[in-house]
Amino acid sequence: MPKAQRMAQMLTVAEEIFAEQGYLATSMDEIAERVGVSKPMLYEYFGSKEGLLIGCIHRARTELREKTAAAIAGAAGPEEFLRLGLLAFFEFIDEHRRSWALLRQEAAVAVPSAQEEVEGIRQQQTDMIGAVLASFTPEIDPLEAEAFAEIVVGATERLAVWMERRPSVGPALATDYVMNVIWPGVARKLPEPAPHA
Amino acid sequence: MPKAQRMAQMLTVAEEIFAEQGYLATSMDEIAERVGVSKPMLYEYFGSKEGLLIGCIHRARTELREKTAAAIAGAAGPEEFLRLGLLAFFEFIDEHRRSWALLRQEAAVAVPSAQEEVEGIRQQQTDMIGAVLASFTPEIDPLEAEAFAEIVVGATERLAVWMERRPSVGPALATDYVMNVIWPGVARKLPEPAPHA
DNA sequence: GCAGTAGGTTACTCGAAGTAAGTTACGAGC
DNA sequence: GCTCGTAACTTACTTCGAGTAACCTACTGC
Repeated sequence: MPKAQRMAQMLTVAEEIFAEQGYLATSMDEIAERVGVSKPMLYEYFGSKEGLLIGCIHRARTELREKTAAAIAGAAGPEEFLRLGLLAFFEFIDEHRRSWALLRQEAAVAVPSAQEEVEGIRQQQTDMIGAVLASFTPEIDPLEAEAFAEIVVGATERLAVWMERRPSVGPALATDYVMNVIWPGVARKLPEPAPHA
Repeated sequence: MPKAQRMAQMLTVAEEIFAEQGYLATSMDEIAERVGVSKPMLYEYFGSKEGLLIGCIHRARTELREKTAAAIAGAAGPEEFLRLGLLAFFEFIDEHRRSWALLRQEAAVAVPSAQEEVEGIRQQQTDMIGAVLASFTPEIDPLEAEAFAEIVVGATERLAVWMERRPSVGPALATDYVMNVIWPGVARKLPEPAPHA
């Protein structure tokens, strides 16, 4: 099997087993066996167990970025922008419970580079939110804009975990909840009182 | 040395080394050596490496609960309650950067029981917030109250991480930022328009 | 002064990460 | 239609750290 294809397969299997049993409880031999290949192949392609984990996170991160970018492309104002971004995020989580569990639970593992990779995902999001906020309210204190972006990301992430425990809550409702809490605080900062829906 | 005292010392040392190097990169031999005792003593008192980690988290959790309870004891209304609770949390983080790093980064490790212990801390907080919200706005949708509590906890946690990267931001300012974003959204749910400061 | 126990140690086992060295499959060039 | 090179793969190790069995020691109450 060609390298690229084999790597993708390894990531898929690893993601599944990591999510199932946890990073620590999973052995490379087990992953290798389920892939149908021997352990040194994993090391050939990913260097280490940690490298394999990072590969999983990285793939999810890329996918999330692409979906979010597509979703917000046509947003007209800050409210719609925020709403569409949040919705894209919650939908991604909803479709990828496995990878999401991996990101939140396993990846925060002591492994420093995996930590960085996860922080990279958050950075993607805070940057995006910070940028849109700054572009719509140019006179805002940059530090406060940054804090705001962090708050939104934290709130969203936490609500995503909560959503998993609450089957009746889907992406749309989760988005509403976050917007309900957060939007009034932002609207006050906008130049004109924002004629929101 | 008596058992209780030795255990406390072990927790202190373990917390420090875990926070420094990460859970995975730390060996029990190393902790034992730095405590000045042999490895089986750690197993005698904590059962496993995971047990030691859980001990660290549990101690921090207890301390946080006590400090928060003391801080909010005299709160007059929902706004003051929230503000004092947030402030107590950020002050705790500020004083315990080490344990906080441990909680956020290491404890989320694949180890399921450590995961539960950390979730317990969040549960403490969401319960508290949910309870106060329900008591002040009895007619609120319970699901929405729950979502709100999760949002506040997520936002707060994330902002605490951010605060560590931003030395100029202290507990007071962090509290302000969170309140600025969150309070307007809550105030709308209250029976009367809340004459906030 | 002896018994029981709290607090401690040395010296192992065992499992899993990581590696060295070698093997097979297979397309390109003659 | 053979052979050279390389991509894909394996077997058989080493090493390191979690966890344990078995043994030691000093103090306290009687």
